Amino acid sequence: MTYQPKLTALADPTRRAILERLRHGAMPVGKLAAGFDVTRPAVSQHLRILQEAGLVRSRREGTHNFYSVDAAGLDELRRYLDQFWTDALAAFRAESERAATPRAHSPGRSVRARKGKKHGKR
Amino acid sequence: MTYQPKLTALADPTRRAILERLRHGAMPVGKLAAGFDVTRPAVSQHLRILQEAGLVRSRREGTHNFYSVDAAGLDELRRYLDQFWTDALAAFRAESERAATPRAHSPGRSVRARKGKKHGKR
DNA sequence: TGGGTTGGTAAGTCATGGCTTAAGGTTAGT
DNA sequence: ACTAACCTTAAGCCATGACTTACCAACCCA
Repeated sequence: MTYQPKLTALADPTRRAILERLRHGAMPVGKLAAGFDVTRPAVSQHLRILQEAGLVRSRREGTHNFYSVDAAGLDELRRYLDQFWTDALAAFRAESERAATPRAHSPGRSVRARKGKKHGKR
Repeated sequence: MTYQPKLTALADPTRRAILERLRHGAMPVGKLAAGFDVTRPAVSQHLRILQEAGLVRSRREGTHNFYSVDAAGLDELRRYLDQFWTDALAAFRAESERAATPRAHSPGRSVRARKGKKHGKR
């Protein structure tokens, strides 16, 4: 549901690199930006997107702005994939079983191509 | 390492919708496309991207092309997030501890932000 | 062999978003 | 208060990619 911003955030390589750098602890923007080939404003913008996605959090300390990974936000996405994976695996097993059951009908055509579809149109 | 295509694939809402529809079992392209407000060629293109990312697999059966979720590919991503999450959580705990320990070394050394300009153009 | 399905490919259009430079806004030090 | 450091916001440029229509290839069944 709210996975959209998280996934879009993770799709960008620079943002993933940022997360990798924050992976083991908080860091101010300047230090963070020093490791990249993009300018600091660009990093700032990425951090904004990451924060709105709930993947990082920020904490002010003087003029420094420390960013760190938001484990809770990551966990949401983690659970989503977990569940999705579980379902997909179950579906795969079910299908394998059906294919591995030879007695019933020959493997010639296990598919009953139902037609007469009412196209959902656009 | 190879997460880029998977994450880019998941970032698109239509592609996620496709995966959701395949979540509980395989389906031919036509039937799949019938549920969307985009044309079948668009769905075909999305499926190609999903397949190259290792998130779906296809199986031909006559003129029908059945697509299904590739649990193994999903698992890769799942593990990645899992690990990332673990690290981030550990970092968070470590930081909390440090903050909760009033004694010992003071936070004076927080940032040694010494320059570090060198922008690598682009 | 020809017609009717089913699905992928090609070419072109248009919006999205990631980057840059320039400017604004806080905070700390002297 | 002035100055310097740190970071964010604004405005604009340009490549990427998600869609469309049109076309083509493979397969099944009479």
